[in-house]
Amino acid sequence: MERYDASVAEPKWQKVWEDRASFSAERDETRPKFYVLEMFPYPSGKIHMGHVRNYSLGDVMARYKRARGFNVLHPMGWDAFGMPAENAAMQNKTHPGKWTYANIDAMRAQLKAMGFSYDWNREFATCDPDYYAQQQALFLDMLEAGLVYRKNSVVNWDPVDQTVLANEQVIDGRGWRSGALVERRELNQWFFRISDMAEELLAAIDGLKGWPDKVRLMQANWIGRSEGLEFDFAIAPNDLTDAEKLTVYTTRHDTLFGASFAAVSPDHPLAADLAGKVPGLAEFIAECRQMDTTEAALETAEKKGFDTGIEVVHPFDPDWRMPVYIANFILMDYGTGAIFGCPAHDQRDLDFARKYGLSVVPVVCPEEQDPAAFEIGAEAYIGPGKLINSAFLDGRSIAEGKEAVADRIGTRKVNFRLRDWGVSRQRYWGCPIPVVHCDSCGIVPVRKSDLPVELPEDVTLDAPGNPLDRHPTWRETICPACGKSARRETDTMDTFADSSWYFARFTSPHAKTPTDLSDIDYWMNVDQYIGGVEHAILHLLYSRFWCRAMQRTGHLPESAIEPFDALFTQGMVTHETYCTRDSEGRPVWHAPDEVTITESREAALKTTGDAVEIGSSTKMSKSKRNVVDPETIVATYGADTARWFMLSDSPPERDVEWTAAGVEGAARFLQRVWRLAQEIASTQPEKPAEFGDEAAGLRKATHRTIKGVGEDIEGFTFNKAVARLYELSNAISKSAAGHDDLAYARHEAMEAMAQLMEPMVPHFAEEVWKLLGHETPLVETPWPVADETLLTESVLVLPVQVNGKKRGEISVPVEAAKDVIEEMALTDAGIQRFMDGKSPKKVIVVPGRIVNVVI
RNA sequence: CCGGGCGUGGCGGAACUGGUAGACGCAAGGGACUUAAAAUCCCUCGACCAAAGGUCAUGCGGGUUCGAUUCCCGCCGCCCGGACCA
Repeated sequence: MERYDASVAEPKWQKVWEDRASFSAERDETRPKFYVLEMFPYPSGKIHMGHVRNYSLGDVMARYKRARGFNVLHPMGWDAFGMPAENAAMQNKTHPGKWTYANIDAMRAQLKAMGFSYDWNREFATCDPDYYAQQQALFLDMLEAGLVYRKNSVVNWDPVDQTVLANEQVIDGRGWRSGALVERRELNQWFFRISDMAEELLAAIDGLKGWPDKVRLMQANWIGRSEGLEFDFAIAPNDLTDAEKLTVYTTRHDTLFGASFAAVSPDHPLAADLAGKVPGLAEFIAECRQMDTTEAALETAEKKGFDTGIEVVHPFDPDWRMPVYIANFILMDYGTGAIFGCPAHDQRDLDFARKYGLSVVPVVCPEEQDPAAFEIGAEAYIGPGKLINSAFLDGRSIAEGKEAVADRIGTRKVNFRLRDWGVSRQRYWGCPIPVVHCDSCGIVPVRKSDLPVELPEDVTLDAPGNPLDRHPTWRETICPACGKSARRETDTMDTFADSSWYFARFTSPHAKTPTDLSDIDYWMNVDQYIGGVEHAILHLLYSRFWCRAMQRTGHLPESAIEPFDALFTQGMVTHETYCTRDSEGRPVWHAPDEVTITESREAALKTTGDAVEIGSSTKMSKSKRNVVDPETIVATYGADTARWFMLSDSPPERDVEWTAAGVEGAARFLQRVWRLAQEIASTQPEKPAEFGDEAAGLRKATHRTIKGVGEDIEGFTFNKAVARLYELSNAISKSAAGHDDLAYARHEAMEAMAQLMEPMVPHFAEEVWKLLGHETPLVETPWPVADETLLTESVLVLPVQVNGKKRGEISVPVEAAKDVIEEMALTDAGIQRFMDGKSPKKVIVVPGRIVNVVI
């Protein structure tokens, strides 16, 4: 017998599919559509195992749905703008575009070698002028619709990459790419008004039924809605400022009688007003601005305040004055940038009050506590209770107290944690923001007929700052409004913008407008979106915002404001780590192919034979060097083996550990099925009139598998589908070839194997299918249908318990009545042994499940 | 600190709405074939006691139930997300 040779079969079938245009998606109103999309990759140069997993999962869905008769849209493209291209260009003295497109070519070839069923006709890269021209058109429409604006803001400045970072791109106080400590700077920046949509982005989460609860919750927390009260403190007359009031925001207005101070942000106008007049204040504010904003630092950071000397008046007691502090922990961009402090019921306020000797008066007393004896120690009380020491509020609940206060003063207000999305980047390799700055007219949008505003080819990247800014001529242009000379905007857009609408563009990638509404109408929404959970917040939230913006500007219908009907977040690919130690005991990491491991799990370096520590399995990463290159695996075993292993064992949402043994096992299984297939293909049996028990048993197994695999694919439990296919192959192996009825049943089973394996190992399945005598490729063959009559059993084996412990089994006809089953259980000799001659107190018969005898 | 999730053999994991715990795979051990190896095939494989057969077992402790991996309460451990948001 021949071994299955993936290196021959895989390119062959890839060519067949390409020649037959098997995956090109055309609109067809007569068929239901299915749009399956995996998050498109950044063209770093090589695919990695994370891609292999992500795209294998998507391909199972795409191929399965195609076989089920859906008109499947399964596109692929490139998230191609971004800093790595600039960094690589600097290193290699090349152009970011050249580098990017070369990477795309390499990765496209790798994806094609994996046999993924993409419609390559729809491919685009976000750095294609055709794509970003449309993005610029969208930007202009959003600008006109008031969804984009410009403002001065304190930004996170990455000193290494010399660019602005979104809050979300700051991780542990460091730039998400450079790892450099982020500084605060004030710049004039472009913003998307995402916060205007906070309420509806939050409300619509309820409707995202096909999304994991975890992601929905993360989004809700990110948007962070809170209901509170905005009200004014009168500022007591003083010599320092003309300001008459201080507006604060609170969610605990019930504790207003526990207030002991007010505090404002160092960035607050009042702080600026007082800075020159109060000695030492300007220095204090400068100090706050320099403060380390890392999370770790914030956690331990000292609460610092500066007493301004001015006072505010309590709204319910004109004689009650409170000091006003500038405090380092007040954020200018949340609420009003000013608060009142109630130390008894807020830990941060308590710490502050203790430090500056301010009074701590409890105003909420827990039930079953004597109010007279209730005191606050080191911890603020934030639990429920009744209001005390609070004049007209005494005796009320927290909720009643809030109502009573809000009825008398201020305005009820909802605040969100979500801030507007700053999209300006001082970078070259991004989508240029299509406006010009004119001395006479101000900011003027570029005319749509002049799009795209194309990136210049000749740039110098080897200097800090924005290459567009220092380009000798690119900035110079003519004002579209007045015709005088003007300057182009040199900011480019955050690359998250590029990925916020690419899924819509895939429906009509060559249209002369951003979208073609008739294509959108047919193809949107994405029925199944698949990607890593690391994009659970930003990319998905931005996409949801962008779709709403596109709807308001006429580029999407109302029905498409939620782009992804279903979302699946897959786990990571992990691998063991290997390290030796340097002279100081620090780990030195080694790649898997540099290490040999004995059967007793002892590892050594191939080169020197030095002992190697085997570490825990973590996400494949360059830093730990625990990466396995898909290209090596494909060259050694073939794409199908890699795909099969990815889908076996681990549920898709969990991490999967890549192991050499596991890959071997996957390869072995394919060879086993191939041997069976060759054995079976040697005969072409007719369907017999009758089947013996063994043949009938095998047929039942086949049809149960057909049903089960379909359910498992629909439910994204591909590991279970794989297990069922192992079971079926075992059943085929065990069945002896011989009589005609068995030969037929085996043939039928093997055909089902090929069909059911096709979404996972398509080349292999095609080869088996052909071997079995089929001329039409599997990819054009409908999904098999389970014969319902073969799914039902006439006799069931029911477990019988005595007092909840399994003591035996009985075989009963499926249609047996409860009392018959009970009778059979009680008269079963094995069961009677456990009944000690007693008569049962109770017998529970669950039809089709179990019998429990209680004695 | 806040929010969420998870905890099952040596390992990855099954177990439908509360109904036979450990499917399937990996690893391991034994055997067959072979001059030998590879490949392949067969058997064993949670722990303990044992002759049949039983006892214990799903992180720990309780509870509900005829019956709990599954539901409830309290611990312990791990993972993820968020975090000066008033």
